[in-house]
Amino acid sequence: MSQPANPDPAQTAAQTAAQTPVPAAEPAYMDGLNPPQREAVLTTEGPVLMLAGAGTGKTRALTSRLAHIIYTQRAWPSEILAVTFTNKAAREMRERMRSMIGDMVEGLRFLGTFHAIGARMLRKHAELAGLQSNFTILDMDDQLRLLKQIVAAADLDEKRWPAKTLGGLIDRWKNRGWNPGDVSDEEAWAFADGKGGELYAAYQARLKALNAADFGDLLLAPLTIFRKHADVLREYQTRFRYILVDEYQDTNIVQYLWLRLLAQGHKNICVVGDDDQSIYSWRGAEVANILRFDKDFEDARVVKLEQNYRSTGNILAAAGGLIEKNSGRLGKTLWTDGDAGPKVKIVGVWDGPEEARRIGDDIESLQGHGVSLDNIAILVRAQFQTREFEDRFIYIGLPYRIVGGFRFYERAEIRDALAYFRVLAQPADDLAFERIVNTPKRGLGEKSVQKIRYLARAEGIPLSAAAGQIVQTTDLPAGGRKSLAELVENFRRWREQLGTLPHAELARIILEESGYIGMWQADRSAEAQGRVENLNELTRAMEDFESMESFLEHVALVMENDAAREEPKVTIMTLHAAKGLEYDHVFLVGWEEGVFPSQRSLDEGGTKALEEERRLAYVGITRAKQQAQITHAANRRIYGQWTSSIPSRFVADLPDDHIDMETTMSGGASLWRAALDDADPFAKVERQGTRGPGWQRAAAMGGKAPRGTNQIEARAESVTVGQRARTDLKVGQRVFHQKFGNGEIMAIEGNKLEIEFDMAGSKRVLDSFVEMF
DNA sequence: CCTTCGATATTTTTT
DNA sequence: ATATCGAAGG
Repeated sequence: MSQPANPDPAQTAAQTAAQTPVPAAEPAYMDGLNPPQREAVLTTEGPVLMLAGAGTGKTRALTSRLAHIIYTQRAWPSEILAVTFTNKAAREMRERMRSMIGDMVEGLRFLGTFHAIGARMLRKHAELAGLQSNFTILDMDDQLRLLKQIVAAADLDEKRWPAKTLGGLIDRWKNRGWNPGDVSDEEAWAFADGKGGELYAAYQARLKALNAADFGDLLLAPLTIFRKHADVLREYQTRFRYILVDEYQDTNIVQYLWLRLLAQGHKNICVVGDDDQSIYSWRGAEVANILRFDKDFEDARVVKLEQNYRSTGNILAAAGGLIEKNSGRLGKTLWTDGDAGPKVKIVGVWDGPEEARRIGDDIESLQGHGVSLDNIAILVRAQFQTREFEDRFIYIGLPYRIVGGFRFYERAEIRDALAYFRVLAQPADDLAFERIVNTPKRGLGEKSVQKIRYLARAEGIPLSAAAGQIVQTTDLPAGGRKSLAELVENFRRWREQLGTLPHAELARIILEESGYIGMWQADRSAEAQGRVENLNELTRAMEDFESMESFLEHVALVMENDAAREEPKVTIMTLHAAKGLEYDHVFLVGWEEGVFPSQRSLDEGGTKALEEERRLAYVGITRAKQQAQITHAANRRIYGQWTSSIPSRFVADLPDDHIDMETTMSGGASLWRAALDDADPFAKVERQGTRGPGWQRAAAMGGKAPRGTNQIEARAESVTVGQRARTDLKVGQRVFHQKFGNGEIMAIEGNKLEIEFDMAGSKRVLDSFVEMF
């Protein structure tokens, strides 16, 4: 790590630039910044709140600011604390920095997620938290298993007091910065008649015994250390000359307290965020943190980034009109000097399948105009909505990718494999041991494990050690004893090989010799082959790491897979997952009361929840660069129940001048609208507020009057797709299905088939989804 | 000990 | 509708 050879010219240039614009003399990192962005870059001293709207070049300003601090020698890279929420954001920032400051990025040792940085601090001062520095980081799965044991040990009925609930509470307490002693009696009563606090304490004790920390601890433990050990706090306060926080609106209380302590040193804290994009309150984020930043930090400078470089004028105006309906905003208005572009299109359709059909057609037409599928996204409110599109896209053969759901390292087979490696690297990891002791099946059921556990407890040794002892006895039934002895011997041998073989090689041997990969290879179910591939992928990924330990650390904190993107695909994902991303064409689907805003938020959350939903809508619209289309369906199947619904209030919140309405329902707009009200329902709703009489009447009618007629027409249409006079199919016929493979028709019921698939078992599918040989 | 059946809940998700 | 989870049966 070295400083730039001659940083002085840069410094002079940057400083004069603040008063007199002399672009030619400026360092490269200032190129093309607009006035607020430069202000954000050049105001290095003191607290700064950078209010950065969607698409306003936030990352640009942020990285330039860091470059500026480094080039002007205000701080060494290692004296900068730069925190993000996700690994992805951290990685992106690191890469952008690399392109600006070259190899000096290596010096940015405190650029990372809150958790990664917290983990690092905790490893350094582990003894102050009662841990050893090589502690294990538990994920939710391990955490839950542990909590189940705690709940059981307290003699509680798991049914009445689910471990999951306790986990949620403990998380919440940790997010608020509470150690077990800080939980008020009142709060403790939230679980098991006041036992909440004790159980939290018991859980923490157990974690210490296991030399483990959960995610919450990675933040709370460092905070606790700072509070108790002034010298440690001082060390970090002195070290961090500049602090930078991304997505500040998403910070929770611990993160806030942690930052506030660290910032007391040099007081150079710059937080970046957008109150209008705060969508994570349900996991502890406090919008209040950003709203009162200027009160928390005296003389804070507020810089607003409002010039948008992403979207067209109509998109921005629509989004702006919508978010204006929220109260308590810091207030920002995005603008662009680019084109107005097409208006935001609102499309009303009859039902969910039609929505999918319609959007499939739209996408194919875009494709026909040369638009790459990579530039198209469908944004849903909830995961279940993806299914409709998946079905349709399989049918028409449109490539798609669904973001979210299970990530690579969360898959069962990967977690099992990792558990083997964890037992190897950390013999004291009881949770990992329990996970694999009977996977694959070794005839070691709950009773046998209980015996091992008992011995371990009595001797004060880890389970893996207890297993080694118990096989010397006759405590276990012969079969179980034999296979456990074999497992123990295997681990002994693997541990020996750990020093001699490359770790990825050893990993393959383990999966082979333990019989784990064989278990999946023998499995005839549809997904087994994918699991085997995932396991191979896992061992391949290990090759990129120096050791088994460093690989496991990576996995604990970075639970992502870098999915290879081969051919262009339409992206389907939730609105939450879309935050921070952008696409040329965005389809916002399911804008109906009860779907979006979600029923839950309508039922229990009050205004606050509704406003968060509205922010979510705002995030959705602002993802679009060129075109946004919103759809709402009159009927939708939810939890297997057909439900009729009315358009989302957010549709009514959009400013008329920037939207185009269309409805594809047979009978034209009139029927649908007549069902809602005599006049334009949206106009009325807007005038009367969200719950005026007109709205209620509409809601009560739920499209009843014309429903009969429409339904017939709709069915007529949907049958055209499904029916296609498939007289070609009969029971016993062999067919092929895109998703489930080959199978045999067992029964035919109208256009529905019952098929016994060779790999996927028995399924009911529409006849239109299968092909004959 | 392992498999099968019925009851149950079902926003959003990172680390 | 469906997936998941815990309890009863082989």
